[in-house]
Amino acid sequence: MTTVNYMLLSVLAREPMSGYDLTAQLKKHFAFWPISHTQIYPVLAQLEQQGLARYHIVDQHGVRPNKKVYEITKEGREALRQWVESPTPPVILRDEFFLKAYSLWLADPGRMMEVFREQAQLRKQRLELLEQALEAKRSTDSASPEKPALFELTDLLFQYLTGYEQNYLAWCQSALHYLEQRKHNREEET
Amino acid sequence: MTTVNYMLLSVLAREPMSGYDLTAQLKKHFAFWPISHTQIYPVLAQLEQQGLARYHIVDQHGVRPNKKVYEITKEGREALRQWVESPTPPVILRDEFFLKAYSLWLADPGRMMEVFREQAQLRKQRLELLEQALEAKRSTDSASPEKPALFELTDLLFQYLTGYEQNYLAWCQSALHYLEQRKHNREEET
DNA sequence: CATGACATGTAAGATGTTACATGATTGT
DNA sequence: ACAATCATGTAACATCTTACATGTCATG
Repeated sequence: MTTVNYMLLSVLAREPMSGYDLTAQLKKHFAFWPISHTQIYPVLAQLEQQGLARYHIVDQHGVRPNKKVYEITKEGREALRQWVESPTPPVILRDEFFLKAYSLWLADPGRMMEVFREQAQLRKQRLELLEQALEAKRSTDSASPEKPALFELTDLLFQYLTGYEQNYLAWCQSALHYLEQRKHNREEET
Repeated sequence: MTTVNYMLLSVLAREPMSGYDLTAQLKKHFAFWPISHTQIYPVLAQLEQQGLARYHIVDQHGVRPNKKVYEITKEGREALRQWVESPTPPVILRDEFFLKAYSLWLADPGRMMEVFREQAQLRKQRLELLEQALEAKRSTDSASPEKPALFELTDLLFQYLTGYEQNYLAWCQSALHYLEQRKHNREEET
């Protein structure tokens, strides 16, 4: 059982659906953990084999292609609960930009600063996207007032992601500030 | 050329060394991006084949096993510089704990809070480790006063990592706060 | 006498990505 | 006519992890 297996179970635990629907749902709810649809089908077969999910074929009478609608089993729900409660190994954040920072001394100072400015720009864009997404969510929520308790942690996720981007942005700006100072110092030396 | 390839070049650009030494250096400088030593040897062979690095064998006369000391070539340095200056795709932070948060409703409220408390504890530990590492670095720096400009971004990396952990911790605490409130509300209802 | 540092690899397996394959319907 | 949506998959390739393999020297 890999993380991807549990990811599918997480969605199926809320609502039965087909592999195709899962692709869309995962894209929506787990955008931070993208997977391709080609991964989904083998994983579904695995879940079925392990008795954690089952499917029935929905004949759409040729109007649409037939689909296999998967639902979680009691065993699947139990496996998911156990996973959720189990200790989580710390995330490894493989950040390519960090790696680059280590070798940035190879670039000339002007380009170096440009690189940081680009990265800062990227972070600002992401912050805007998050704000928009939060806005959109708020308006949907107020449109349908009654919500089950299941979804209430999403606001907190927004908080986290926003904090993450802000921290990244601050880091880029500190770096820029530092580089600018160094530039001034060097100019004075000559 | 994968990111791992550039990671090795990044280290070789500063100092020639063997695969074994690289293992240690990567562990030290790129702890946030762990790779195993079994990956290193094939990658070194690749770099050599592409003319980005070359090696010579250092015979240690049976005292120690002979080693292949790799050094970066002019082409390697150029490839590295180009990579460093190239735009970086946004990081994908595959955080398993987020995934779990989505299905935490399956657990009973008490266990749910415990899970968050554990995670908060983990973050506190990491913050302590960071502080210790920063302390250690500061004392080494003051011991050898002259440092080339190459290394000066590491302080900023510490700043980033600390911010990251603090943000994570804050998120856990918000979640706990929220869960506690909900608990009180439910107790009043009954 | 056992463990850890030094030193370099191969092989098998798991996982993830990209390309390919098929085919109907609906909207522009 | 062309692209997009619906719907499910296979195959090849790249990458990563874990286990295996070998051998010396220094230290406790």
